[in-house]
Amino acid sequence: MYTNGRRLHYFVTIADLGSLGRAAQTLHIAQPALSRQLRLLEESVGVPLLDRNARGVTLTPAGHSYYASARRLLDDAVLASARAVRTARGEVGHLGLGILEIYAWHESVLRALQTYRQQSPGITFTIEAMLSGAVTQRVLDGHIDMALAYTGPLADDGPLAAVPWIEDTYLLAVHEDSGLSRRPPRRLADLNDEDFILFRRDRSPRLHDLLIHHFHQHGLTPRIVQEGTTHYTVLGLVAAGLGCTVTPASAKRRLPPGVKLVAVSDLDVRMPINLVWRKDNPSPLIPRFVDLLCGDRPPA
Amino acid sequence: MYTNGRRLHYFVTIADLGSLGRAAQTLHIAQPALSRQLRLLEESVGVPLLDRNARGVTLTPAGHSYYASARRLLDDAVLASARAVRTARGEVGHLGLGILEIYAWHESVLRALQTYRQQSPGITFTIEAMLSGAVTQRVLDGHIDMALAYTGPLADDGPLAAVPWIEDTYLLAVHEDSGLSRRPPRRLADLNDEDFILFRRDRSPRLHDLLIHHFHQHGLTPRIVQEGTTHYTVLGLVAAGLGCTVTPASAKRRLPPGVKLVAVSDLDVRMPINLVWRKDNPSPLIPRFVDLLCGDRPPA
DNA sequence: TGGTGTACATAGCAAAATTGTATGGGATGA
DNA sequence: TCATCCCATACAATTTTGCTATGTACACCA
Repeated sequence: MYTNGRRLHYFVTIADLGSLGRAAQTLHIAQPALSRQLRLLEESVGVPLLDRNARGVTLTPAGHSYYASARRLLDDAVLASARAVRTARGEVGHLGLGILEIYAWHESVLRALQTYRQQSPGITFTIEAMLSGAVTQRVLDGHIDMALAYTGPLADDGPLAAVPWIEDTYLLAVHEDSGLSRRPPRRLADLNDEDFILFRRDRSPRLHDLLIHHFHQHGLTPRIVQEGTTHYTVLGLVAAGLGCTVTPASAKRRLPPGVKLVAVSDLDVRMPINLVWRKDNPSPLIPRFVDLLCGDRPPA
Repeated sequence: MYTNGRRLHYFVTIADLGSLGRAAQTLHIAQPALSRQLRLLEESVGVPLLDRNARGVTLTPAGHSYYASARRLLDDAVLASARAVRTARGEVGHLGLGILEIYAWHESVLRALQTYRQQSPGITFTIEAMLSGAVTQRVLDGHIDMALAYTGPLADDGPLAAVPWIEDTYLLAVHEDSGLSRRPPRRLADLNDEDFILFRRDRSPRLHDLLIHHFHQHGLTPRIVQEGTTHYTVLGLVAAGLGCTVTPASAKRRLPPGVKLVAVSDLDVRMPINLVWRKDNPSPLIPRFVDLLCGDRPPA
């Protein structure tokens, strides 16, 4: 029923030596045992693999075919174990990384990935860029191993672990040709009459609510005239002159042409970005990535 | 020590179902047996493959790696048997064919190969073109399965079997601009003063001796001024105007420019070309190829 | 032609590996 | 705290594998 590695090894040895007797010597077992094992193998395969003649045995055509397969199976079985061991040691493996779209090209991330690859060339990465709402969910699902995201406060006994990465501040993004560019607003309340653009709430409800709450506290009820699905589409709408938005300061690395960032005194939203993962994810790659990206800060 | 197919199947089932208990049910064995087999597998691999928690088991990173390998190993093991069976049936396989260089493009050969491939797309061929001396040796060695070659008379109890294929006649090959082309020789004896080219004796001693013997019998002692290693290099020398040679009539399909063939009355060497193979070669592909190439003529 | 040696197959028993039953221990949830 | 679920352990039962002795077929040789 099942292919036994021992039998394959017996068969390969017999075929190599062309003789049951010599193979038995080499394998340190008695010749009749080999004879039986060979018969069992042939029965499980379904066709004779060796021709028995007076001077020994020779491979049948089917035997030649099976011999090639057997050698490969034996090699592959050894490789499978070796690969598993190396995976356990963290020398090879895969790390699925979710990341807020805005940080996908952040130099700190890029440096960490680069260093990781230098230290362990066997590691492969998948980077998924998305907005905060989805990213945490995919870590919980187990679709990705780690994420850089705004998670809000985490329960200590929850399934997720996190360490702080950076704390991003928010700036106002305006078009260079707009009135806001010529007469920069001093406070958020000055923006009440401006056309406002924001990402859709369903993409990252937590962040959306946090921003809106902050605006209200400082006397701003933004007139949202347009919504984008991502930071970049939102900034694209700003570049098109359709209004202004707030955006993480990290976005300054990739601003569309015509858009500039303006600091507003009471826009002091601080968004802590965490590196999060499931506590029960046993991948040995995770602590190393944490170290690389966040140094040796204490876990949050 | 050896990877057992049964254990791999157990492991894959456990991983698929995420539980030893459910896997035991599916596999129709008791749960403790599975527990033990799993432990043995992990010991042979060298690292834990599954994390045991209260609700079942989950794959470790090493387990993920090994799971992928295990699935492939199981599939490959099944394929190995299937391939061996199909090889035994002659549905797939390999046929190594040695052929006299001059017949490598012979339409009869090409048609046979084409038909074979249509009937059995799984068959692969290796065609080796060489001169007669080497070709028989390689059949005896077992390096190739069959050959089209001049073998001379075969002993009935020898290791080789043969059926006649074609009987080639020999013609004189001369350069168009030579004196021989303008005044064609009537008999071999007319060639005593001509520059002669022949292949090297070590490449096909039998054929070489047969030709020389025939020449002597008809009063020709060829003045061999040049030797080539193959029919084609010899014909190349003729095309270069260095002399004349004799060549199988089959060569007319591929003559170099400037060379033409001339019949000489007493050059009536008949060279029977046989399809030969080792009698003890059990490949089921051989009789089919014999039928295709030689029809149902009786074996010689 | 019959002996002799070599090589694989078979038989019967012993050893080892695998499985089943009964039971234990730790985590989970009412 | 108790019931429940799930995997681990212990030991007996069964199956598989291996060893020794012997049989059979074939080639080689006198």
